[in-house]
Amino acid sequence: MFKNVESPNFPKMEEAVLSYWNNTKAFEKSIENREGCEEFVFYDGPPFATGLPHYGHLLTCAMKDVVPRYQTMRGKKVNRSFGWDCHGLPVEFEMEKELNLSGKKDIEDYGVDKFNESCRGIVLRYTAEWEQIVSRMGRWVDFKNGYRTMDLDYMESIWWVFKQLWDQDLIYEGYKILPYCPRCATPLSNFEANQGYEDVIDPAITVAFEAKDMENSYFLAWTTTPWTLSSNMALCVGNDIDYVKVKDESGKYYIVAEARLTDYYKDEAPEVLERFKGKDLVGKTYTPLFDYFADKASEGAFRVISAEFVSTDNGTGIVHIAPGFGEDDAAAAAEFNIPEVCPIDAQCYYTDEITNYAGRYVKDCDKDIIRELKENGKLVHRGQINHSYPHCWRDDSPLIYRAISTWFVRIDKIKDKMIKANSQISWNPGHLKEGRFGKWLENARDWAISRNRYWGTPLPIWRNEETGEVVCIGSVAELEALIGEKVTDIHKHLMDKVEIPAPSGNGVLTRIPEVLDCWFESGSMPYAQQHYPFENKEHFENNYPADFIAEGLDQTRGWFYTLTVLSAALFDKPSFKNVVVNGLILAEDGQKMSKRKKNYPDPMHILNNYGADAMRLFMLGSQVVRGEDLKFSETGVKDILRSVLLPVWNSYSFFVTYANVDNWTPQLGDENGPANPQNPLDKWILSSANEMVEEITESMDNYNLQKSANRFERFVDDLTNWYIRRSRRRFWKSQNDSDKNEAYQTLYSVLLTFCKTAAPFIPYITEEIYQNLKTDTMPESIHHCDFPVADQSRRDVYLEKQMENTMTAVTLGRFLRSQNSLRTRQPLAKAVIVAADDKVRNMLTETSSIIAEELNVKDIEFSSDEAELVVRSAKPNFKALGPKLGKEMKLIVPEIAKLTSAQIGDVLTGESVDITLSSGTVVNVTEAELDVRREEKEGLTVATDSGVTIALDTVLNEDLIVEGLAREIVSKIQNTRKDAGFDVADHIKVTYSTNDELLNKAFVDFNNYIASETLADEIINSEIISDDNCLDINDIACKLIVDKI
RNA sequence: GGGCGUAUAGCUCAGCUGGUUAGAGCGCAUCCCUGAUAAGGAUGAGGUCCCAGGUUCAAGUCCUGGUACGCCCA
Repeated sequence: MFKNVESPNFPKMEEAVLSYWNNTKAFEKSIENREGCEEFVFYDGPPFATGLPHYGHLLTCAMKDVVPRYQTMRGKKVNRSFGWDCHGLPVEFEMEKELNLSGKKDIEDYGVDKFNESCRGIVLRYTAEWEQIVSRMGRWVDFKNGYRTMDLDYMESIWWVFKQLWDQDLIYEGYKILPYCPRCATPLSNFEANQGYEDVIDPAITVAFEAKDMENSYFLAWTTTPWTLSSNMALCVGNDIDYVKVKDESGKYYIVAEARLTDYYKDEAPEVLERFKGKDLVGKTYTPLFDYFADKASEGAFRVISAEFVSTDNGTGIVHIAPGFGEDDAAAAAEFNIPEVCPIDAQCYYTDEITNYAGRYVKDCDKDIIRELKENGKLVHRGQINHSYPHCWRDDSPLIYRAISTWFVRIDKIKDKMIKANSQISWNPGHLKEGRFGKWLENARDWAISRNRYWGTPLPIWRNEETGEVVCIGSVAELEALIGEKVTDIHKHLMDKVEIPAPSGNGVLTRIPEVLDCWFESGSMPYAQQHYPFENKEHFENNYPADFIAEGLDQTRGWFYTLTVLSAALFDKPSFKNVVVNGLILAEDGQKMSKRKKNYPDPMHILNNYGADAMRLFMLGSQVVRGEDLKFSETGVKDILRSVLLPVWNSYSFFVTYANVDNWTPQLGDENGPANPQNPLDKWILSSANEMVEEITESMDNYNLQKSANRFERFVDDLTNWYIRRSRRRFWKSQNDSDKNEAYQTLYSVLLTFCKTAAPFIPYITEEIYQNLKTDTMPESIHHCDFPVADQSRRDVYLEKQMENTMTAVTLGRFLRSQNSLRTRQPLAKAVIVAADDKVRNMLTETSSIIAEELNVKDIEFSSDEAELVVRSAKPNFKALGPKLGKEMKLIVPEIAKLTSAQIGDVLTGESVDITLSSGTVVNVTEAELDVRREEKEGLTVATDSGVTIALDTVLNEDLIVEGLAREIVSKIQNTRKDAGFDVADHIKVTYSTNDELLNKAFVDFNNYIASETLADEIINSEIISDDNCLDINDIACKLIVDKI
């Protein structure tokens, strides 16, 4: 006996399955069972746990789960541990908020050791919630042996990675213009800066620089950062831009790009006194605005230079160059040997060099500087600009571009290796390989890996500032050996206190202050999670790179990139072979999900109402797993429930209900279905199941998750709307014959096959069904089963085509019924099926009983002669004729259209026809080269489609009408039974009364039929029924009572 | 400004290597069915496959150039 199936409550069922897994250690066993098998290597990108998971995380849960589950069922051993990204600014920022600190100075006053220890304490704050939600999503992943980037082993491997790069001379210290957050007092990566673009209003001023060798002449330059004027070192023009000298009302001569003139002189254009090409201006000198760095003139400052980036889109066409504060500026200045100054401190306050603004935050000085310029007559125009400007994504401070001392990884030296590594990666979607990621690699610049912060892995560099002696430490043991002490933690606050005696014997080395960018840490994950090379050396080397990773599109410049850089540098290999990249999950309105706008449902609401299976299948079947955006909608999840999960559950429930009634239990081998099924339906659904397995295997092997996830619906449709509906009576009938047994075997088998195939996608419902259907000899969990192997011997292409034609015939017949308002319960005398093609006609002859029953007709006649019912016309089969005819293809179209219905009939019987084209060519055309269309002749009850034509005899006689009534009676009794809540097996007594002769005849003539259909032991005609029990049967009044016996 | 992607029914999306009636689900309308089914089914209406060129016998599909939107970079 199977456990009785109740009406489903998916979320509740899932919770139960989840605890079953926990109690039986199902996940652990799924790995242990594959001990010794080939490994399938998966790397999990670590999230920050500073907040709770959102839809994006749930999506990756599904993606990161479905592939390992599939591979496990395919016989691989798939270890997977969860990782936590513990270091970095996000954590520090949380801690600052919590400790009410603001900026580096506060942290240092508070104490870096205390601060770091506090960080250590909060990183794992939400891990319990994460674990709960990730598990609830059905993801199997090892949390216990997960890695944490702050663990000593992990950090030691990072040091090892760093040392490898160091030894290859890939690490250098340099100055770069970087976006810098004054509050965090740290440079940001460019992609961090890009997360915080906001529209802001800034001053936009035009300033006059007095030219030295031209009398009373001034270069006009425009800037939106007046505070950088103090550090102006040059002016920059475009070589090919036209500049003019004009006389201003003030009496001064201004030099400005001609194209910008109208912006400054809106009313009337001043007279042009002189013209220059930009290149003619290069080399001219000018007087600095301020005196702070006047001595730099001797080093080449205060000259006009030129650069490509100068445009005439805004400003004056002359760009103020402050090499310490702009990337373009620095590059142009370097080219012309212009010196660089950067007179601000860590908090972006002016240093003493800027005498009258020293100690003030630079941006706060804009107004005063503008006022000073105005007083000195150097301010030409003062305006404002509303533009997009980067802000710190953490604290919203406007970023300042400035020269920063930073440690870099030299990318140019390893770029070829990176590109080569990428060529070995299979991307999904494929365009990323040569597209976004490939382009990013080609244009990659040196990677800034240091942060002037606290909570991170310290750069393992010790140095003597005076002698310049440097050592790079690659392991804890190395450090211990040098200092002669045990080391148990290598975080910054401890390492900063460690002094290393100089190997040269000349003084001591102290650590440089920076910590590593957390992207360097996550990029080291393949090595560090296994504490390579200090442990697991052989295992790692035998199982590198990973077979599979899955993350979001944003990781193109994040994890995908850092993994590739380090792997290329260390091993000259990619670090993963296959990657599936997901897009963004948006709210239903197409906007970003926003807590404030509440434009999306709480993920827990979805899980608690529809369950994780529905959510998983919805997301996995969407384009989001192909790197495109998904508008998340609750309706979409509900649709999955309706189109896949409920029908599957109902099929399962149907099976169990009847199997229990018949005491049918599976025998060994029944999971494979009947060896030689007699009923074509059984053969057909087994064939269909194998087709599904074959297609899903192929698409999963190609990492096409979307196609795989969407394939189930078609099978479920075959199963429910054709197989089960058609087979219902086979299960229901009273005799236990071999047909019934084969039906049970078949349904049992396809349910199991479906569950195994779908288990990686919808792990809960498939487990629940499996647990009830499995025999004692089968594995404990469905996830310990082997993935079904498509069995070609079970495929029957003829049968698939036959069922398709049968369905077409049925559909056409139903269409005719509805056209003629003939309800299906009304039997008809006959249908005529016409198919010119012998093969099609024979197919349909074999399934005529199905068609007769579906259409409720007494008889089906077959004919090959379409001529009476349809008019045929033909078009060329372009695919067949195109290659043969080439350019003459066009000529045959009108000729084929001229073929008569009769001529086409001849071709269909196997003859060929010669067609003469207007060019004179004669073409011999066969059936395969024609595309025959059929249209019903006017006024007939006929429908046609794909070579099958059907006509219904719609004439009703009394016998047919009475039988129709009998069917109505059965239907009404069944409904009454159901409404009364009787069990399927309850026997009943029917009492009726009617004044209608035909209806009464139906009760009498079809007494046995009605009785057996409804399990009625008695059908009694009696007058004593109250009017409350009056029913309407085909517009005939009838009193009816149904009692349980 | 550059790169990448997307554009197909009212909405959400399929459409493999080019082949002539472009599909599905939802929604809408009409109807049917109901002892597996918080249902199910059928039929219908609804499309210049973003635009313009080109290649080809043949373009939703390939090429070029636009437009709109998204993401990334500057």
